[in-house]
Amino acid sequence: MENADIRVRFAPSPTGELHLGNARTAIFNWLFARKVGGKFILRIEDTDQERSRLEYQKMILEDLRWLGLDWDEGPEKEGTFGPYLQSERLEIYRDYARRLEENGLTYLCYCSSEELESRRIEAQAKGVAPRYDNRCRLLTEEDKRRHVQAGHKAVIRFKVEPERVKIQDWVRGEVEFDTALFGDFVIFKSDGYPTFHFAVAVDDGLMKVSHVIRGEDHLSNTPRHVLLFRAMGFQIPQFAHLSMILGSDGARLSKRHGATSIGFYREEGFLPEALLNYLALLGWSSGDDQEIFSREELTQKFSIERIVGSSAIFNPEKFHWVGTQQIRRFRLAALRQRLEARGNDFSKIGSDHLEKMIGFVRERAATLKELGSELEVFVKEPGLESEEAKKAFSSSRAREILEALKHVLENEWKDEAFPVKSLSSCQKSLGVSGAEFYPLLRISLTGHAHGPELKDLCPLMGKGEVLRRLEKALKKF
RNA sequence: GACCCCAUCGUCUAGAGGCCUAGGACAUCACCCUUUCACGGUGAUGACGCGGGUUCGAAUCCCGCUGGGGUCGCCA
Repeated sequence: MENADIRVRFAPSPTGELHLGNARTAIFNWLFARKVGGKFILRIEDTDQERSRLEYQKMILEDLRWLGLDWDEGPEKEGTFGPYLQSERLEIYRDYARRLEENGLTYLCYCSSEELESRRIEAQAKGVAPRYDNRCRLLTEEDKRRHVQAGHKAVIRFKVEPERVKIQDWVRGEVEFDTALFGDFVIFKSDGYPTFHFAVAVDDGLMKVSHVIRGEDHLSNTPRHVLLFRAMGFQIPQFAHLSMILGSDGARLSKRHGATSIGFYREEGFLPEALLNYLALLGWSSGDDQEIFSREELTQKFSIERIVGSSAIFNPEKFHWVGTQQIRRFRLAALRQRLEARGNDFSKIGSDHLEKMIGFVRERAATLKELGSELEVFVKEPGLESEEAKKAFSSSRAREILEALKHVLENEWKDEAFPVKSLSSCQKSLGVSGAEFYPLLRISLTGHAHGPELKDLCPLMGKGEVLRRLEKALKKF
C-alpha cells in the first residue's frame, strides 16, 4: 500500500463533549496519518436522533481544532468521499441495505423493543447468552401481513451464519470470534436510520478507510463489521484497538473521577501541546526515554507498532508535570500571545517587559491560568490582608525594617543595578535575620510570601512602583 | 453468565529467552543548591499477580488460575 492511500478516520458521535478517551483516539489517528503521509478524515456519527446535538458537534470540532488535529476531509472541509455527516448519507445507507436485501442477506423484524428487552432479561435469568433468537427470519407472508396491518414497525436485520471470523489487529495480534455467539443484528432502525454497525461499515468502505484505529470497546463489534464489509464487497481495513483509559480506581474513566472533558482542560489553561503530549503517552511510548515531545516530534516518532495493549490510568499529577515541561519549552513571545488570546489583559505592560516577567514566573506554572495569576503580582495592587501579610507586619520591628528598606532602595538603587549588596548590609546593620527582613519587602510588593526573586521582581516592577508600594505598606502602621 | 482483551514499581512505561542484581518518567522521602517558593542536582524507597510446564537458562514462550477491563441494544 502506498502511504498516500493510507486513510484513517475519527468518528465521534455528537452526543456529548469530546472527552479524554475519544481525544486520545483522535490523536492516535491523526499522528498516524501525519507520520505516514496519509489522510485524516473526520466523520460525524449522528445517527442517534434522540441524543445527537448540533451544539456538541460544534464543540467537538472546536476541541479538535484547539488540539491542533486538522482534518483533511470532514465537516467544513468537504472532500471527494463526502458528505461526512451520517445524517446526510441516509440515501447511501438505504441503497446498500437494498442491495443486501436483494441478495437475501437481510429480513424485516417486527419484534418490539419491549419484547426484546423482556426476552433478554429472561435469558439472563436462565444464564443463557442474551442474543436475538432470529425468530423473525421464519415469518410467513401471512405473519408479515398481520404485523403490517397491526401497524407494527419493522427493523432490518442482517443474517449471521455461524462461522469463525479472524481479524488481524495491530495491537492485539490475531483475534478470533464465533459469530454463533451473536444473533442476527439490526442494521436499520425503525426510525429509518442505520445503526452504528451498518453506517460504520458502509462509510469505512466507501471512504476507503485503510486503518481503523479506535477504542477497545469496539473490538467485540469488529466481527459484525467484517461480515458487513464482506457482504457489501468492501475491502476489509486493518484494525488497531486501543486500550481504555481508566480512572484512579481502575474503573473506566468517567465524570466521577473528576473532569474528563477536553473543554475543561482548555478552560483550565492547559496548553493543547501538553494535552497532546500527555495523551500520546497513555498507551504509546517512543521506545527511548523521551517523554516530552513537540507536536512535530510526535508526528515523526509515532508508530502504530509501539502502541501498548494494556489499559492506562489517567494520572493528573503526571499530566500537570507535562504541563510544566511544555510551558518551559515555549518561546516567551508565544506564551505572551497565548495569554493574550485567553483574555489576559496586559495592555499596560510593554511586550518586552511582559515577556521578561513571564520568564521569571513560568517555573512555577503548569497552565496559562497559573501563569496569569503569577503575573498578577506585577499588575495588581497587593491586598495586605492575607494571613501571611498580617503575620509579617505584626513583627515588632516590621515598621523599622520597612523604613530602612525604603531608604536603601530610594538612595542606592540606580539605573538597572538593583542594590543587592546594600540591602544585605542594611539587613546586617539592623541585626535581623534574612527571614525577617526579605519577606517584608516581598509581601509589601506582591502581597505574597513566595514568588520570583527580588532582584528579578523589583527591576521589572520599576523603582517608582516599588517605592510607591512600600509607602503604601508603611501606611499600615 | 458467555465471549474477547489485558496483566512489570502507587501511576505511565522500557523489556521481543541469557545484555535484568529489571531501566526511565511522575509521585513520595532525604540531602545539596538557594536568605522565599519554585527550578535544578544527587540519592533513597518501590514492580515482573499466582501455579504449573518448555529450556542449560524465562519478566520474556505455552497452559491453568486469579484479578481488571470490554462486548453481548432499534447507543455509538
